[in-house]
Amino acid sequence: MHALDVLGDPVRRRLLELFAAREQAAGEASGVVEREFGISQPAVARHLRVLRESGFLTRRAEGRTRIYAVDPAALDELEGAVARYRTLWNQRLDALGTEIARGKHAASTHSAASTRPPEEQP
Amino acid sequence: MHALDVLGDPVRRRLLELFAAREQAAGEASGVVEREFGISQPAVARHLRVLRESGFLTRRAEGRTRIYAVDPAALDELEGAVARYRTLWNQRLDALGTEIARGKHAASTHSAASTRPPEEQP
DNA sequence: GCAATCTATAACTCTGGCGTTATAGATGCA
DNA sequence: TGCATCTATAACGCCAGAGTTATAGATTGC
Repeated sequence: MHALDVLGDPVRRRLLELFAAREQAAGEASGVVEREFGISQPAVARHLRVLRESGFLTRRAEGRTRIYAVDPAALDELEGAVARYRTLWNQRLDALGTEIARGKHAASTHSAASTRPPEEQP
Repeated sequence: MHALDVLGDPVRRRLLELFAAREQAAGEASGVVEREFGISQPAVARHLRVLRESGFLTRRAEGRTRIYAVDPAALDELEGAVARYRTLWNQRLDALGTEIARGKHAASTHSAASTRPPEEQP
């Protein structure tokens, strides 16, 4: 699942914020989200699963609770995904200011989009 | 619509890439996406509308075509949205290395999540 | 052992979003 | 004027995914 697909849900975004603040038991963050969004525990549990399977969270057992924490590795992927857009954007913005710095010639940055989107090749 | 909701769709991500490379007529990028994803022109038109209404793209008329281009303003919002996570993440990562720099005391960074998520307050 | 707690899963429903076809509006051109 | 082109909208169908209730599995404490 693409990192940006995962973040395309307010409940998951909120969960990430909570666990980024500090690692904690599932039920703790879950309680907050259940109240804030008015949804049930199983609903939150499934979001936790998605976040875990997509690499955003790690989980470890501790007694009968499960401690979740953000996974630094996910930061890389998210940043990477966004960096692509930022790079493209900046190229575009640079082009607008080309009158000043004309030393560059963009060259073969884009050779037409053939048949499949680049999407999954970081 | 939240910037990250907008990006939670591969067709829209692809469109952004195409327009970031260079501004162009709707039909031009649309043709590419129609072929790559096997969807119709009206389907792409709706994605373009979403991207425009959420501030990612601007549009101007030129003859009977519509020229779309990425809007620099959207970059700010997207970066802002991601920066929140990066900040929180980094705090977390810093905390892991606290043994070295212990001068800081996190203090009132998080005073429990009362009733509503911060989500929309950049 | 038994009850309580914590989390996850199963089975199911329902809705929002994405798709489609048909068509309207606007512009260009013979 | 009449027809082709370009883009957007209308009206509708379908399905992935997010929600629900019920319940299982694991651990703790009495």
